[in-house]
Amino acid sequence: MARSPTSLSQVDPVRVEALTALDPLIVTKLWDNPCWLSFRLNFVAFRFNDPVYRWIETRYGLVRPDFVALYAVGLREGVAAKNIVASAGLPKNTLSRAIQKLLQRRLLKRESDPTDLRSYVLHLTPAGRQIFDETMPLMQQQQKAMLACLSDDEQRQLCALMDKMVIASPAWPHELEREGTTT
Amino acid sequence: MARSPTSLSQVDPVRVEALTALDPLIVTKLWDNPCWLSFRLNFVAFRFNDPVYRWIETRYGLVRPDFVALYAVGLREGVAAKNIVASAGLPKNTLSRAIQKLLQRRLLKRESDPTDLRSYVLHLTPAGRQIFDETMPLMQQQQKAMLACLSDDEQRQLCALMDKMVIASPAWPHELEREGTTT
DNA sequence: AGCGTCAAGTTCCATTTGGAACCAAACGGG
DNA sequence: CCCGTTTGGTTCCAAATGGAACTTGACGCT
Repeated sequence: MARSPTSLSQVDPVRVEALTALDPLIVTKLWDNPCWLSFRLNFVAFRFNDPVYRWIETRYGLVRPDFVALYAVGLREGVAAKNIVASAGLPKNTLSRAIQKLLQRRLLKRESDPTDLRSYVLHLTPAGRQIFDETMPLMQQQQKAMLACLSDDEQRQLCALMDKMVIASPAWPHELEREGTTT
Repeated sequence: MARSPTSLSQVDPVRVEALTALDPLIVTKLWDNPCWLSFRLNFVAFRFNDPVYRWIETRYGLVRPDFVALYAVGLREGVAAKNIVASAGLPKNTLSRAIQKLLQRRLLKRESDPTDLRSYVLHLTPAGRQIFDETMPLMQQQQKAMLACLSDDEQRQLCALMDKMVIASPAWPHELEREGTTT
């Protein structure tokens, strides 16, 4: 994995067109950057997240943490706030507020978990389910648009590679440079 | 691209171990989710960003937008704020503040662009360059750790697939559902 | 049972964020 | 060459954010 992992020497016309459509700094970040992985990940993720969350916000008045919570419950009824926190990378007070808001707006209901009285079991109300159901196809549509540049086979490859990474993820360092006070 | 694109039927021991190491909701989000792409992207990206930005903040007192700006200039001397905005997905006032802070801390210097008097050309000072040089290997180390689960060949594949997507990205919709008021 | 530690969720409050208004310079016609 | 529009960057301020403290319940241990 040297500097520019994907050779720039290919003079693919599609390529040069894209390179002029993008800000020169984006081009640098994505192709002339030893850390290609994170920037490509962030870039592609952003191009998904940004339109999706903007749409949800203008459409339902739900801001990102709100929707994260709603979506999580939609995907898996009966989760608790702690699960959403663990899965979302958001601080727990932010999620707490998001859940309050969803409760107030009757998109979510909750009852205390009999096995742990500190905790609550969350469910979507019909109204919440409706938002979930309306949003899902749009997200899928965006995903499809983004994957359209790949063949079915390539899509499967990408899926499998990401899969491998996620599986390996528990072993990745959570802290940098805990390696003692080496020189 | 049906529901669970990667079959769960594989009873790979590494797999089940990972599945128990991760919160059940994470497992759902990543494998039992029609929108696998965005969640895997966000997940993997987060596992890179989070330790890196935490380390930078505690080490240098630079918060994410600050470092985004510094890194951008380090990668490409002479950029302007507008380029960083275009490349970062952060609002321009946030970047403006970040740049102010870096100027104050003498990590960045700038001079007005003779070709456009509203704009400034940014450069790293030696102190700024030093931070950049110190951080880069750490980021690369993290990237390497994350890619370690893939063979060299798979790494190249991943790189190539992401490359294709980025190239195609200018064609992706920036807005959802601009498709008229169709039923 | 009684006590120290931990974990789920909430609350507090200082800080950060980001939309919108703003200023000044560029661009684009007529 | 002047005026309406756009663009790079900054400022304002209301709102969101997130660390830390807090409350209440769980879990060990003795």
